[in-house]
Amino acid sequence: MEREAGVLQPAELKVEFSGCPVKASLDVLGHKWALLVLRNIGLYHVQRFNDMLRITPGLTKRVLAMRLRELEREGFIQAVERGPRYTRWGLTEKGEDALPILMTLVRFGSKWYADEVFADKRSRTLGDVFQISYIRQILGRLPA
Amino acid sequence: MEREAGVLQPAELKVEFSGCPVKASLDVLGHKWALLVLRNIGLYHVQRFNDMLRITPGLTKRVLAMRLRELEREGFIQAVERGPRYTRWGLTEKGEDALPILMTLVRFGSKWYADEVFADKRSRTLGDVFQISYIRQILGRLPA
DNA sequence: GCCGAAGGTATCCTAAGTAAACCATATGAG
DNA sequence: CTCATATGGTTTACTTAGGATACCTTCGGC
Repeated sequence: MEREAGVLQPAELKVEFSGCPVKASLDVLGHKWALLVLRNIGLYHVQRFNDMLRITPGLTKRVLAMRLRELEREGFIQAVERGPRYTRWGLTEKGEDALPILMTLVRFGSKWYADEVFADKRSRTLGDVFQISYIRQILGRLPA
Repeated sequence: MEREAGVLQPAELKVEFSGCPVKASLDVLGHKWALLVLRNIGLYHVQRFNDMLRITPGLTKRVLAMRLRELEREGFIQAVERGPRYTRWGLTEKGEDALPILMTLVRFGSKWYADEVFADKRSRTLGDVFQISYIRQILGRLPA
């Protein structure tokens, strides 16, 4: 009989979980469009409401407004500039720490969904996609 | 004015996207419970239907059945053993390639949601959580 | 003053996910 | 052999998250 998730302890695990860090992370980032909004800000440097709408096919104003408020409330993003004309969003430290998740998603998608990602439909490695210095900057020196 | 997502090209990007690899990856993995089912199989080595239900609070039979079929159809998992009593699920090569995503989620959750992940509520690094050899085995030598 | 763009809300509708009951097959205990 | 229990589901009904669309206010340019 299996044990509870919080008490699971495969051989590779050095600690005992009382909850699951994957589940915890997904409580916020698992909502639809959340990771793509983070991608817009952190990876594409698109900081404004209507610009995000424009570059994110399928995303609606209503949901974007919800995700921005949620990500702000949960400490992933903050207003870099809040004017009457527009607000520019940037990542907090917590948001920056979520970039490695996006990196692994880029890596996965570039390998397995090359047909919809690249015009020539050829798989690519992370090193093919980003400058090495940038990859190091984001992924840092794992496992830290 | 911003360009389309597929034509975006920040300084760090070496290639031009025609679609977004993050978006593509999330088409399957973005569905609720999908990453947690993958976690059950790939990280926790829990391979059977009712075992997954037991260790995954909130997940229902109906959704689990849907996610298993979807993950199988999309090539993330396969039946390791399909008997009359039960089926044991394992990762395909594609599923294994998704483990780095789970790793970064573990890393993120262990740092930012330590209060719900660890009994002592103290943040931990990936190196605190997994054996180094295991981290290397999964994350490999990035950026490849 | 008029127009368009930015950044939203309000209203309604659909699809995804949740809850709970039901069910067939297969042991396992007696 | 028979009964109880577990496994791995499906069915039906319900709730909620998200999609579509219309509307609205503020600002700046002309």
